[in-house]
Amino acid sequence: MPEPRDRYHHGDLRAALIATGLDLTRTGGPDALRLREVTRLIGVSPNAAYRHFANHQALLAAVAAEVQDRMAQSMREHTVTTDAQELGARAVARLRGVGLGYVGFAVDEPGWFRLAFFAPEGVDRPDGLMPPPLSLLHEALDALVEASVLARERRKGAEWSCWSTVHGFAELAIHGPLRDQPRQRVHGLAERAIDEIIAGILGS
Amino acid sequence: MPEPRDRYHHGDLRAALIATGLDLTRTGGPDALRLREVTRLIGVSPNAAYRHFANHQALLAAVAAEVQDRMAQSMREHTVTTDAQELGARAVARLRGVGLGYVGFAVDEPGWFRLAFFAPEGVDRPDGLMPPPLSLLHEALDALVEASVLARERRKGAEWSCWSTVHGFAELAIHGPLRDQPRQRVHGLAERAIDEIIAGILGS
DNA sequence: GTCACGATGTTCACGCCGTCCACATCTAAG
DNA sequence: CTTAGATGTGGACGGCGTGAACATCGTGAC
Repeated sequence: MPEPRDRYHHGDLRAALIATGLDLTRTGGPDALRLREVTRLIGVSPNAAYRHFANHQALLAAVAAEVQDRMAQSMREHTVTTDAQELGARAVARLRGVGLGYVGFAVDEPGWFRLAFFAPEGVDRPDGLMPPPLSLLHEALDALVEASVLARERRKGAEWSCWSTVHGFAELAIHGPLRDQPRQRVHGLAERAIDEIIAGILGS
Repeated sequence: MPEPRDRYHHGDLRAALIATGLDLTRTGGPDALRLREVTRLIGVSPNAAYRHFANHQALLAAVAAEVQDRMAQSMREHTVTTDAQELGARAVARLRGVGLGYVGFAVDEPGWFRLAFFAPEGVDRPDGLMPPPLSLLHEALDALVEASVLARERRKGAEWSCWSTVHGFAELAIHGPLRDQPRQRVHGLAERAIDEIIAGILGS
């Protein structure tokens, strides 16, 4: 993808650094983002990166933010359109979809997911915003309240239970014992975990 | 703790490496375990470590296994003795205790926890056994079946839902947005997440 | 008791990494 | 045309993991 250039100035090195960072981390995760290798692939000296990012960590954060955006986009695209007519059922399906999308992205793009949510020192976005995938979760929960499926007084804090479950599952599916289980089985277990936590937050 | 030695041979370098590794990772997590620094603290040359571990990763794994053992021990000690008489209630309280112990260790010893369960390339123990904290979870779930609280056909696979929730919560509490929330609030949210997933696996 | 050998620790060296500093080159505003 | 700011280069430093050759120790065979 990145081709060596001829001119002294690159033109848009900042974008090139992020793009190459995406390439490298996709297969190798956060550890694969090395300043020297990124600049080497672009055909620029290592120190050129310092004109655009304060240090290695800052570049990592920028690439991570980009991955979070892509992840949210992927989750939106994978949102299944339910044929259910009832408002409540649709809201539940939506939350379910968000969870499955989260785990799905983690399983399909483990390198990127590790970068986005397991990078050392937290998931601090340069822009200070909430990670977009988390926004989708919030919206789905709000819709659940709107549909009167989730009691309003149980709404607050519900995001932590949901996020914990899908995030933890993603970890198990990537690093943990589920690492090299067949895709089908992992998907089934994900569905089950998600359905169970939803049942839990809705109350019995 | 580690004091420079006078003799040419250390005596028990292997144990010293693990002990110093525990010291370093306690505050700094997996990244703080550097071969050169460990050996420097012990007062031995960097390459001496290679007589006892194949490489840096192997030492990391050995320290991680030790941490997992300590974590299970801590979880056992924090098991609250319920005053509930009924068998079912006791079994539920036991599962709850396992979950709270898991999260509690993660919050109290984030460096060690990250080493034990977030180290790159999985949680592969040198001995090939299941991580001890996970054994406790299995036992608690079995007891739940024994007490007829959890239907036998719902037992299989239930560990993934439970583990996902507590593990994901631990991540959020260490790296994520709950990172610098007051201890009290984190504990409350942990209790809630655990209660909800338990309600979920038991079914409504 | 001596001697040889395996286990353990040292020394030197290599190539990688992130990062600092001084300098070169380009571009745009006056 | 000039000049200042933005952008990229070159060289250097210290830290890292690790390989190869060498040094030192304890121990069992004779």
